[in-house]
Amino acid sequence: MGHKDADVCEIYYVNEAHVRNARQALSPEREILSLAETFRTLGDPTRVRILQALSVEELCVCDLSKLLGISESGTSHQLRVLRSQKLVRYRKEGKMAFYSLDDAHIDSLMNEALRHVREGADQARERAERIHERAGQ
Amino acid sequence: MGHKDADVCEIYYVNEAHVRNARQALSPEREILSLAETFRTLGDPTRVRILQALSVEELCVCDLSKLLGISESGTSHQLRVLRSQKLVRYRKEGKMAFYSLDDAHIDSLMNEALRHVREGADQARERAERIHERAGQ
DNA sequence: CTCTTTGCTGCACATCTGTTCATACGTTAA
DNA sequence: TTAACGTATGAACAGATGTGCAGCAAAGAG
Repeated sequence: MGHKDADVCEIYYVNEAHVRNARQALSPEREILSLAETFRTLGDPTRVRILQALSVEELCVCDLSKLLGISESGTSHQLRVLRSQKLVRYRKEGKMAFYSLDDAHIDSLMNEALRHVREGADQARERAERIHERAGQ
Repeated sequence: MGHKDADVCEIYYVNEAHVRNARQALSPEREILSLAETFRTLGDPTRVRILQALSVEELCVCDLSKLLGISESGTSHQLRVLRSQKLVRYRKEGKMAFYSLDDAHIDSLMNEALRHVREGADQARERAERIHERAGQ
């Protein structure tokens, strides 16, 4: 079960130095929490769909609900979560509430993540192709 | 409770068009799911700390465990999650396993998100905490 | 060989999440 | 005023999530 206090890992000063270096690289606690909460908010397929949809044009709860295929209540709940992280903002016009992306970073974030995801998919496809080549011989 | 089939929202052709436009903007389903899963993986304070630490230099499970203040088992669990999303990779040297960031997008992703957070998500976090407090009671 | 060390994994459990249903709020029209 | 509509909120529940514990495998030390 790992190790106790006076241990090999702690004796080597280089590792201690590594830990200290890494610790200095960490953002302040509240930034870490904010970061994680922002990512967690993005970490839901429904909310990803909402943000991709809003990257084109503003939409009302009603339209989003149809697009997503979930209830308007559920849509409203998700929009509140996105609002709480300042990922979307809304504009009221009469009874309607039109939602849009809150700031420009969000689109770049999504695109950067999309690039990462696609890179993984590409690597997987290349691996699969190599396997098929070998299998074909 | 919203509205039924033949409804105002559907009668105005513009809204129908909006829904169609937005739907076309959506990534394929598998990409949406991959995106969400990647973000969800990033959406945990412990894993954010791991990635920030690894952005400086590679570290072993032992060092990370000390840095994070959690058990080595827990650290290993989290690293497995990060590996499954190709966010970190590892190199074995004897008994030790040295982990590092897997690709360059990850650092940009984190920095972009950090910029968003610093722009004023602190107030948002407080609001979210209030919501969670109320939800927890 | 046996013992230690380092990391990985299955299991369990408390907590959290996303959704729907029912209901309340604010706006517009009659 | 009353009624209808678009949206927001509260309650509740199935399902998922993060972490520690115990056990195991691999590699080196003795």
